[in-house]
Amino acid sequence: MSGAPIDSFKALAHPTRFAVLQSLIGKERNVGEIEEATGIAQPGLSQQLAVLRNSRLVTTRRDAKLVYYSLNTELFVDLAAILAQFGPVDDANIPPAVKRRFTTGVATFARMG
Amino acid sequence: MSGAPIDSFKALAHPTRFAVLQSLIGKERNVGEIEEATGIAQPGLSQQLAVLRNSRLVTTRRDAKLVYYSLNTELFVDLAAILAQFGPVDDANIPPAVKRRFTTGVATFARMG
DNA sequence: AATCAATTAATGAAATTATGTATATGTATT
DNA sequence: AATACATATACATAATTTCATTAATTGATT
Repeated sequence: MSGAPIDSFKALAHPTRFAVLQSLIGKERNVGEIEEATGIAQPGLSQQLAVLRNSRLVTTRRDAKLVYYSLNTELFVDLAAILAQFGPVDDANIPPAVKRRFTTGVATFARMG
Repeated sequence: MSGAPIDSFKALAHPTRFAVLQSLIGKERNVGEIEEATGIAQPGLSQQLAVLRNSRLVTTRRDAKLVYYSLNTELFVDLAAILAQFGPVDDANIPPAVKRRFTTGVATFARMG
């Protein structure tokens, strides 16, 4: 057993996958573009993309032959909310979107032992 | 090579280490207390604590025979700031403390390709 | 010196990851 | 329907990491 958010953290805590995610900030890219941006050979890249897909850090969209990847920005907000729980209690540090998540219960799991 | 924040993410993306971190939210604990809270045998726990120390997610303080662990809350703010970069561009999602980090440059590395 | 809390070292088994090659799938083109 | 292209999956194997134990070590206290 491992827990969904732990899997997400594990998925992003990886040099090449992190580089892939960085290449997707602000723009979607197809696999070929990611391959070019990161220099990882196709089958290996496809594996790493599968890890990112399974952890739901990215979403895909197909346009004809090409598959476009983009960040699941919602999930990143959730993950940031979880990490914020380990930060200072100082209310100024709790972001609006994160605060929303607290009351919505998304990050609640991390408060339970 | 791996990068400091990636190492931090990797360190926390681990079921027992994450449990240790959770047990430290809001209060410091000595090793014996953590051992009791998590049920991990002592030498193994000490190893996991070493990982957390090396990634600077926790700090320690010695009081006589006991070593007390607490969260490095500052670092968690930084990590949250890094993840926020992968979130929606919507300004409402960017927390004050995180915004401060942006202008301070702490999270800048993640913007570079 | 004896004891206690914690860390480090050392070991071997088990699991994960990386890499390369080959194959399969889905779509488009002819 | 055959071919080509982009991407995904399957496999095999080598390399690395992780895990759990046991043992030894350090630092502080009595």
